[in-house]
Amino acid sequence: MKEISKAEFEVLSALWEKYPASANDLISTLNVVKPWHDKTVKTLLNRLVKKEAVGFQKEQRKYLYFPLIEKEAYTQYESKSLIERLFSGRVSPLIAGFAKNQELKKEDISQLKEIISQWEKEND
Amino acid sequence: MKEISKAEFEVLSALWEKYPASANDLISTLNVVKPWHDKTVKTLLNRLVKKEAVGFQKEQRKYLYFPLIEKEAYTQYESKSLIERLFSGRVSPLIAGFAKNQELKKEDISQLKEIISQWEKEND
DNA sequence: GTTTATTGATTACGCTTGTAATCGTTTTTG
DNA sequence: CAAAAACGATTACAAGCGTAATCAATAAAC
Repeated sequence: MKEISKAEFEVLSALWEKYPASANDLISTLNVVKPWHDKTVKTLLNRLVKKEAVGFQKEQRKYLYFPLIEKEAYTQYESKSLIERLFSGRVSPLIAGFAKNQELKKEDISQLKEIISQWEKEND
Repeated sequence: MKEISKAEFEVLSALWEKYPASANDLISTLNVVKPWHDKTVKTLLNRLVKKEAVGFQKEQRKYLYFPLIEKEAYTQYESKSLIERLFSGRVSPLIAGFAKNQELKKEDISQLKEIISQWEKEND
């Protein structure tokens, strides 16, 4: 999987939210959060296509774009590589850092508990 | 905090491991894992200095380098921004992804439990 | 039907990054 | 001391990135 840049990632994210989508759909969607010129969005789309992260289908003269890589696969890949680089592959130091900075909400805690008990159910 | 590139990060990591360190110290240390030319390492050091991520002290003609940003601050910053981008700021989806891919070892689980019980001690 | 607007493709351009080579100076070595 | 080696500083250079503008072809509007 080729590297996706940050700007490209924004476009890809918008696509994950709703696809297929025309360039204009994406431009409007993104415009809510990103003050990007439409030409910019199109450039990013092209780059994503070149990287085979996004595909399209000709609909007359317009294109309808859709993601070629799944959100889950990508986020998993990215988070794994960050945890590899920063924490030698272990997740707990990351969580510990969040805890230390009071970034854990009780909702996070209950979800973590859920994940743990699920894990224990499967791995005993 | 200015952006640190991946290659720069390697150098900074080596510095965190042991500082102060001369350019040559770093070159040897890094050489174990990275097949970098010594000129490359020096360039990276210069860039880190320019970004104010690394400082140095003249020791006669040689420089002794030391980190100006702390490992913990940096890793915290990086992981927070990744979790912001990928998971809207919540940590549990990340952990859930790891769980799903069988990337959680029992050691991770016990450490997570520890973090949780610590959190609960402090936040009730 | 000719002008105008739209749309994707191509080109642009300054900045960063990876990966060094060269320059100028000082220290070492023979 | 003269030549070579070692340092940091400066320069290099192609690829990637952010951010568009221009081009060419087609569709819409008058």
